[in-house]
Amino acid sequence: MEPLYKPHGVEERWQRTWEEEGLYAAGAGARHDKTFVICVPPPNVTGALHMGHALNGSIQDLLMRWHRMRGFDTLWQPGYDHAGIATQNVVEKQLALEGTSRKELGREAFVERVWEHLDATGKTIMGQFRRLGASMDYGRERFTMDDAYIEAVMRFFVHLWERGWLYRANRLVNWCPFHETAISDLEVQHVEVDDALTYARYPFADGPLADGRASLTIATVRPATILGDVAVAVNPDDERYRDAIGKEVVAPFVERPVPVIADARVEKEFGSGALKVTPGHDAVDFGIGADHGLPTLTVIGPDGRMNETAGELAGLTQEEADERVVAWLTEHDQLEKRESYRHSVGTCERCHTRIEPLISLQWWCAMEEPARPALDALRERRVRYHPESQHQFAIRSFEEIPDWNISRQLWWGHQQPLWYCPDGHVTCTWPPPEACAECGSAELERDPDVLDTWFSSALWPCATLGWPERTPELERYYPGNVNSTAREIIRLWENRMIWTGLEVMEEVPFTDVIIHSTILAADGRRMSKSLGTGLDPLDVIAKYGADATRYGLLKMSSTQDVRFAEGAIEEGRKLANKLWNVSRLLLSKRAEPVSRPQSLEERWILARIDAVRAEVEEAWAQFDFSPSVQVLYRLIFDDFCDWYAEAIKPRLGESEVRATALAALERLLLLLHPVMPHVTEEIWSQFHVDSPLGRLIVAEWPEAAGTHAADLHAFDRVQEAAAIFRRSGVVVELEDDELRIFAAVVRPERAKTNGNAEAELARLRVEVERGERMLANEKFVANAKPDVVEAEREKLARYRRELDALSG
RNA sequence: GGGCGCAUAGCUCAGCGGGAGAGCGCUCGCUUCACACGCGAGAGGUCCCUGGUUCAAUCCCAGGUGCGCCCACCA
Repeated sequence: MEPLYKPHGVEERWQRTWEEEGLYAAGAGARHDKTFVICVPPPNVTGALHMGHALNGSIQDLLMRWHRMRGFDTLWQPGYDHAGIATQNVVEKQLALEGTSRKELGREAFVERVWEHLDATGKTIMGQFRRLGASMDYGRERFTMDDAYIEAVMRFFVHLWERGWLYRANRLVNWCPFHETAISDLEVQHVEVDDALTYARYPFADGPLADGRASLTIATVRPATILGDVAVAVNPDDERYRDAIGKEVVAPFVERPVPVIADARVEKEFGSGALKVTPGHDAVDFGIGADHGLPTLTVIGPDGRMNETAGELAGLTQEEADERVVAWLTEHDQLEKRESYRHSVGTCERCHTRIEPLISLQWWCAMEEPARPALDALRERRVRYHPESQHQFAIRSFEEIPDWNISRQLWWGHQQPLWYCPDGHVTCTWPPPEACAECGSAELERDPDVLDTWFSSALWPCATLGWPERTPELERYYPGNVNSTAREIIRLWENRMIWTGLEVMEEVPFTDVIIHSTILAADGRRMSKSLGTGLDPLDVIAKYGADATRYGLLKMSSTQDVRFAEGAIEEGRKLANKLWNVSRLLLSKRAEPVSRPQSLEERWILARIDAVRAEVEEAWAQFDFSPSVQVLYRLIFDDFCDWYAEAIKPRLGESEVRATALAALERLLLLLHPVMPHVTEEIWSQFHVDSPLGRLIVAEWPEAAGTHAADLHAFDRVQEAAAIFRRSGVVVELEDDELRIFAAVVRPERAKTNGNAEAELARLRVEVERGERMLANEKFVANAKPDVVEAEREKLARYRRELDALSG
């Protein structure tokens, strides 16, 4: 047989088998009544697997398999998010390529078109999760646009209405001119851009000031918005402009006189220290305008172009309008200067169009009251974020929570259950009303807006289990246990699930939230398709196998941000190959029966595996994965293969030796299975061939083998002796059993015997000296932990023994 | 501007009060019959800087410096 483990074919075969045998299904192999539920972050319905999904899938699958093997009734339910703006964006781009647009199609045809698109190309990511080996219950797939799910969204909206938390208000919102919708602050992406900062002179309306100054200079990056100016503001403490406050200046181009006002929000140091106030198109200015009772002029329309208020500039793009205004300034000698200026501007995270702050009528959900029970839950740690720093962040996010703009002027999504009668009364009921709740008018028109995508996502843990119906699934699997996700959606999703869960179920949806690391590209930049820094996990799986990919990703899961290291994946591939090869060794020999008690190396490896199992399970219980996979690597490579397997190799023909070796291997496979399910199952199946119950995925973890710590110490001594021998050619005193292992592994006939005994002597002398110095230190003996002191004594004694043996 | 985090071997990262570690890369020696995608031996580190706490600091504290990410209304 080829001495190289090839994951391809093997992995796909097991993935099919597990699923066909029903082993991914909820409750498969459950041996007791406790449940373990992971609430999956539903990927976008149009999405493809990226590195974050692969890492998160590896983490969740490790937890699922671990609990399933421990007899829990597990549920890991997959599904998709309709991803309102993202999906609409994809389809609109496609329409643009075809030379048409959603407006030409009309709403109904457009939504139909979205469904067609999803039927053709959507919902592909679950196939990719399968390839990773993720043991989700694929038969229970849910979608936020399923009829039952829509029902849940509508009922929840009405619930919020009845609670009195929903209201409509005209506010400045982030407007995406491409999608022509409001988006939330959280959907705005700030990017650095190079712009020009234009310094324009605004002449005083009543002639020069007493000191002779005829104008006041402002700085702006958007000259076109001068058309919407209603004032010029200066800082009240700014000496330069004290005399100007209360006077009027004339806004250029429109030649409109506007007052000079004082406001502390103006930065003295920026630009000229004077700010043109344009409440219709800037959030700061909106605040200033409101506080000073100024009017609001809107000169830019929902499409991002200048509107009719802009007079002769109406219909122009902002860039064109900027040019016209700058030309006017030049012509009238009111352009002081233009300088290059780098700053950050908001863009739509989906289409990267520059965000336009616009006044707009939107629906909002008041957040202070709904957030309160969730805040308590976090403070009382009924939900815990891991790591702790993210828990603190989640708490702060609830403490200062702005109201939530829930309406979107999109077509793809959940249309709000709001109806207006001709008299302007609002009716909010579900199922849809027959007549206006206030005046009884039957002439009702439904609000055209849809809900923010995250509105439906917030209901994911209970809606996927059937809420608002009290289904058996909801009774059994709510509340769940774990949710795992990326840092950036703590506010968008995690926190919202917590308050909605408390609101409709009166219980938190899960107890632990894992915030996993962000995997950066190898050069430290963010992984992103548009930057060309993305790396497709499916390519990695194709090259190294799913097991190796999972291993590598788990190894990279420790810090907040980690650069992708192919070496970690390679390490996983090596581990799979090593395990596969050592199993070939153990399974290849024919055994003759020889009855005898367990030898030292046998007791040692069983004790080692038990010790590592305790360590690894402890780490997993705390959602700490990276160190555990390295511990497993060391156990398999160093302990099992390099020491144990080498030590027993000469006696593998004895059936007792082989039986113990297979028992030890079996324990290794169990322990490694949650990390590398395929290769472990492949090996396992070679000696558990029968029923589905023989499958490792649902196998039972055995009790500890019950060997002693003394065996660990005895073996340590063999390893140290071997190290000394390899350096110096000298064997220090060993018992019979120990000497046999030493001979089997080190094979003196082949080892170098011209080593450097002098160097070894020198090293030991330094160690002995150090130990003597520490133990002579009274403060150390008095203050250090007793076991630390004891360990020092033991080390000193051992070094003295070795020194004697070598020099004697 | 605010928050979080990082700085340890050439690279990617563990360790986090008492002897500096792993993988990859590098050097040397090994066809040893599970694995040469292997085995063994080795080279390579003021554990970012400066102070402080301590009998003892890579580890704890303070302040620098340099990075990364998230959040935020300097036009």
